[in-house]
Amino acid sequence: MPELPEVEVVRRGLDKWASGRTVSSVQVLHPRAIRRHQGTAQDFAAQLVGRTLGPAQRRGKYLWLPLPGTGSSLLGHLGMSGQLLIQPEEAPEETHLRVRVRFADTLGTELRFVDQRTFGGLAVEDADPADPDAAPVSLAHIARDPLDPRFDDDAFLAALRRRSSGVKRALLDQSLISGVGNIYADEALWRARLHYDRPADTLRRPQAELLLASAREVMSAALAVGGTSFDSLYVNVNGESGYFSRSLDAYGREGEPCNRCATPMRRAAWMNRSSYFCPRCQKLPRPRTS
DNA sequence: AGACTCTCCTGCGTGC
DNA sequence: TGCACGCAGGAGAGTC
Repeated sequence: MPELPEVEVVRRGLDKWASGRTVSSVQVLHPRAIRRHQGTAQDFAAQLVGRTLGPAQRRGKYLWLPLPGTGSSLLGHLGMSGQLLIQPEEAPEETHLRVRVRFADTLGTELRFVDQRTFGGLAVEDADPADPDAAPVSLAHIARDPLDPRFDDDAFLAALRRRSSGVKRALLDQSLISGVGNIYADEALWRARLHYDRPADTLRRPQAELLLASAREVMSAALAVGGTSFDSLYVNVNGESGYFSRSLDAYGREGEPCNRCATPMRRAAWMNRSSYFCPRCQKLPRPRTS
């Protein structure tokens, strides 16, 4: 389940192994892999062939590579199970290989988009002409992520504290803050000792600050660990066996002792998924009755 | 606008 | 052993 740290590792891999190379051919093996693209698979391929990939960019969980001279960018999202791999051209096809991109050079490697559950996808999109990084237009509503130097702490904290919904729902709202998914949301909430369903507009400013700092810490720590393993030819993205999984304090720890107070952790059904929390450290304050 | 739900998808683990 | 089902969950679409 790639979230911001995993996607950043992929971005670095793409920047190292794909940027600067010129596309020679594109093969779309599954139409759903390009469903965001406004056009056919043939059109997707035609917009890439002959183009040179620019430096890899990221916002939240989205990745893109500008296509210099075209006003457009190659956009990617890994969804739940997507991988972007650099593989030798002769390597056997992965079971869920969806898109193959070959290059007009002699490196002998190609870019592959592999995605079991097809929640992810690629597209060529117009870039925002005002954005120096050529961000695709459809990312206009995606907020900056907390590791972005241009993330506005004050604006985020104020917006968060205006939301009436639960604080976890707000954390997962990519228009408020991007890059946070179910795993790191639970981790940040555990660190900040906040219940996932705590109405965001009941947070005091220091609590909101602690939550943001916690999200930054946990994602930075995960990135630091994940960043060590992409030295190979592979653009590493294996969300399932994430390198950080041994360090999780909340996610997936139902029944195990809280790493702070030893109370058994709980799992609650929440929004068609799960929330893991410590029932002692992360209490829901009694709602005020009016 | 904000809050909220539904839907997309496949493989794996579980229970009968 | 086989089959049905729950679960994993990002995010766009749609409703109110």
